[in-house]
Amino acid sequence: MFVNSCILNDAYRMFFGTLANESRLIIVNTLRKKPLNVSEICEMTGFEQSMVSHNLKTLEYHGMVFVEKKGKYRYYKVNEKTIQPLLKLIDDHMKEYCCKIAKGER
Amino acid sequence: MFVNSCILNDAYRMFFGTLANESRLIIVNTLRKKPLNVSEICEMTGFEQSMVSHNLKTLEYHGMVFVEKKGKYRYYKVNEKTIQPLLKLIDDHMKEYCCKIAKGER
DNA sequence: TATATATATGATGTGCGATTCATATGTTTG
DNA sequence: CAAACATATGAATCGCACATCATATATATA
Repeated sequence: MFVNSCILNDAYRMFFGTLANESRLIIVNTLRKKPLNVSEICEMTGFEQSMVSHNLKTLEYHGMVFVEKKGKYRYYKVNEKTIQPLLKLIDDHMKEYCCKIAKGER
Repeated sequence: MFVNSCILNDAYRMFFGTLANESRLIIVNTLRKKPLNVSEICEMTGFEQSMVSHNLKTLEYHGMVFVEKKGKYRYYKVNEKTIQPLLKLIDDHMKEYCCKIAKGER
């Protein structure tokens, strides 16, 4: 029981940790609009290719994005079922409790 | 516009970063049951007092917990409005996409 | 099959956040 | 007002996650 809750906490920690990164947040937000392959993500974000691949791997491992092979391209899309509504919820939280942060104040 | 989205991404990063920590997750989960003062949190978690205070400060800054002074005690409670349903959403995500992580597999 | 293109993977140095220790501040009670 | 209790804060060390660079793998096309 205690062991299980530790493992569970760790899963949560990793889940949040996955989104606690500016690059990955930008990538996810880019993918929210439509599925893109790696090169397209690089173009749109200005990020380097290997960095994007590393981060996509993390996102995929945590079920936040899915990948689909098309020829030599790999198209990534965001998990519509859970991540999209989750981000929506956090939008609301932000507006109400983190406005000073969202505005860049400290 | 681009500046704003950067700041917004940063707010999101900090939000997730706040929960991407085992100690804080344990503290939040402890508080989900009922409001507690710092000493009580220390007792229940086995954590050191200063560590708990540091982490509570972070949690409070991000609107995840609220504090109420009662004499020499400070009672902390979790944000029922946003954090509670958010954790519920993530429960669902975990069950479906992170079962291997939740089970401790790699 | 050789070359180009697309993507993934491995190794490494580094900055940042977390814990810990020490101490300060605030509050109550004798 | 002094002593005890409750909590906050500052400083410092340390581990880990991230970006980067170099390279490997996979696929397409000439």
